[in-house]
Amino acid sequence: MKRKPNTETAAAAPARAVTKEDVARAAGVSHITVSRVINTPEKVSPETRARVESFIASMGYIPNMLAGGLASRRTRIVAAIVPTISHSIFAETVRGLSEKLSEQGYQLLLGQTNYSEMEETALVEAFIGRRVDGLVLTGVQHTARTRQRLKAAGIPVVETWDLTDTPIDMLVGFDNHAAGRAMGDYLIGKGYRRLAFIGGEDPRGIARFTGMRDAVLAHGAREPVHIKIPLGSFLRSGRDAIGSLLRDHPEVDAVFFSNDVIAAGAALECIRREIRVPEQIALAGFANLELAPEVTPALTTVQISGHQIGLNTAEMLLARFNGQHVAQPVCDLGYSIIEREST
Amino acid sequence: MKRKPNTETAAAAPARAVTKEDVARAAGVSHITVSRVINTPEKVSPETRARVESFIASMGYIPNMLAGGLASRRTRIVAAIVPTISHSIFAETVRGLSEKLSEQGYQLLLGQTNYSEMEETALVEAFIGRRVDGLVLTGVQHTARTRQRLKAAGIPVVETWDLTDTPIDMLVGFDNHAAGRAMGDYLIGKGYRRLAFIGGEDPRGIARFTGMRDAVLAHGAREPVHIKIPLGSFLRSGRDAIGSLLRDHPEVDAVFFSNDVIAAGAALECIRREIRVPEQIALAGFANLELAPEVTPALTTVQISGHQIGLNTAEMLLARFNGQHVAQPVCDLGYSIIEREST
DNA sequence: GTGAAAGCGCTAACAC
DNA sequence: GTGTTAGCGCTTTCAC
Repeated sequence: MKRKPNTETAAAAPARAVTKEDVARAAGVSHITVSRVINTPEKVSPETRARVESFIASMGYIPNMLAGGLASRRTRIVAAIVPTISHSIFAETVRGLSEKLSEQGYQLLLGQTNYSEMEETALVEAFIGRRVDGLVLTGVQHTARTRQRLKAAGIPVVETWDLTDTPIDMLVGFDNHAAGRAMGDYLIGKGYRRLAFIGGEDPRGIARFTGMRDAVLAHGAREPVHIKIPLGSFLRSGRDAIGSLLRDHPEVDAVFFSNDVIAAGAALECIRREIRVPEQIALAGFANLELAPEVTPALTTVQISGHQIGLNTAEMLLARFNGQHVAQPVCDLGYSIIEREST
Repeated sequence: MKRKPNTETAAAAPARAVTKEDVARAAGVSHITVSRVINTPEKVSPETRARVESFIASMGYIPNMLAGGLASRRTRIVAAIVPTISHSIFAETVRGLSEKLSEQGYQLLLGQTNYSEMEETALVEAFIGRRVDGLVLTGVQHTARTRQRLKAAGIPVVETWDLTDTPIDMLVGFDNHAAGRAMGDYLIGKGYRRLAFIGGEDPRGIARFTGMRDAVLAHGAREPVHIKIPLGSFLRSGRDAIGSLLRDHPEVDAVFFSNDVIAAGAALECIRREIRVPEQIALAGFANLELAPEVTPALTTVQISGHQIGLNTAEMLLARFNGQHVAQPVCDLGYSIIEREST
């Protein structure tokens, strides 16, 4: 076999990475042929392809996608921005996204806002700077600057976890207000009249509350008690909140929580205090997390799927990337009440 | 018609993004000056800087970090590979990583292996192809190919969640075997003699089990029962597993779980069956997750911090990026037994 | 089927 | 302080 002057030496040198040029030289072809072997192997003769492939393997060549992205204007990177990855609902969405995207060689860049719109804007700018092929946002409420940057960048965007009449581009979610209303209707239907809502004040939590309140008021029941807890709350907040509620509003007969984790915290507190659920007080959660059916009593909740949101989002993005027209840019995944023992 | 420069300001043109050149032309300077305004503003005269900055803002210029990364060989991207983002322990690590890294303008690329070493290898190659500045791995067990690729790439690597004498590069974790041993010692010390372990068969779960077994055998107690459950298990698996254990091994007086989630599942099952914990059977978890102190009875567990692992990992990486020498490439975060009601 | 030329948008030297 | 000259490693277009 003949090779041009010492081109090998690629062994374990952190000095310079192996390039297409190196492989091309070793294989005695031009670098464009190496490129074809990797991207469009069917356009290369079998013999050439085999030889090039063997050199790629032996030299440990890994294409520089940075250079590729710069030249092709496609990075094959999608960015996802969530309030926090610690909350299992968002973690599930991210899991679904990452799973689906990686099937097609796309990678996921992750950003956390801590529920701050400013942080979101900063992340959007950073991700646009990295020329991501698509961007996934949580919620539908964003700063004017975010919208403007996204518009200017002209990349596919998917908003998630909510619904709106004015999406930036695409949307995968469900109607939080309607879901809250459905829960309100359900609780009223079960005979509860003195309701309360415990949740954080993010836009979706607020929508769930107002939906529930609208339903309750429509039925002529009294205005629900609204207990606000910090954003990104967990079990502990649920325990504490139900504690204050029981103390300050002993007449309340049913509580709707903005998610299952805080509802579960409340359920655990009720067990500890030997308060009978739902006889003394009914509890209802949101999201149907893994925890919901497992606590005692099992939680009535609103079924939605964070994982499905991730999968659908990925599919819509991939369709766009593949040049397909997305006929339905808004995907309403809906919700349903799951009745269990806690109500 | 010839290709025309396109100097106009970016109103909402998806055609071509604003470049340094565009800004430079508008401001009447060379593009390198724009570059300086962004990267080393102190090297530009205040007047020039102000003028350039105003054009950057008005034109909505966002630097192309792809091009910058190609030229500078620094992408300011770190990749993290975890078994699954759905498990809160890993989510916490990722949260810590992302928080700390973003403070310095670094972004996080996320990959999930589903506990497969092959997937890990594929991800490592993909991330190296994207020329990430650093790579974070979960665990210390990797394919030969992973190690070799990482060696050749010569980038900073941090292995996490475990300890080893032969790290690839840096390490932030704790000794799973010793932690398991400590729990074994503790349970023996409390008078339990017929122990069991319930957990998944990932390397760290296995280490926790063998550690616990070693301790138990050293004390002359009998070989612990070992119940294996699927990787990535949640509450449900804990319930099911404790069910089979109670049926098949009614003599067992204490169970050590490979994490708090499955332990909590078991605790919930015990509540439901009205089995008294710890009188009839003692339960101990691992990781001191948020759930551990909240279930009834509160879980004895091994305290470690996934979030801290993320923070320390990010700090070591950043130190390396900033050219500092990391004196302690191995960071043992330790562990401690937290005694609660369940034992 | 294969190759040459021309960038992609930026930073790293080195000049002025 | 500011500009000039070279690339970074790849894909694209068009030629053969």
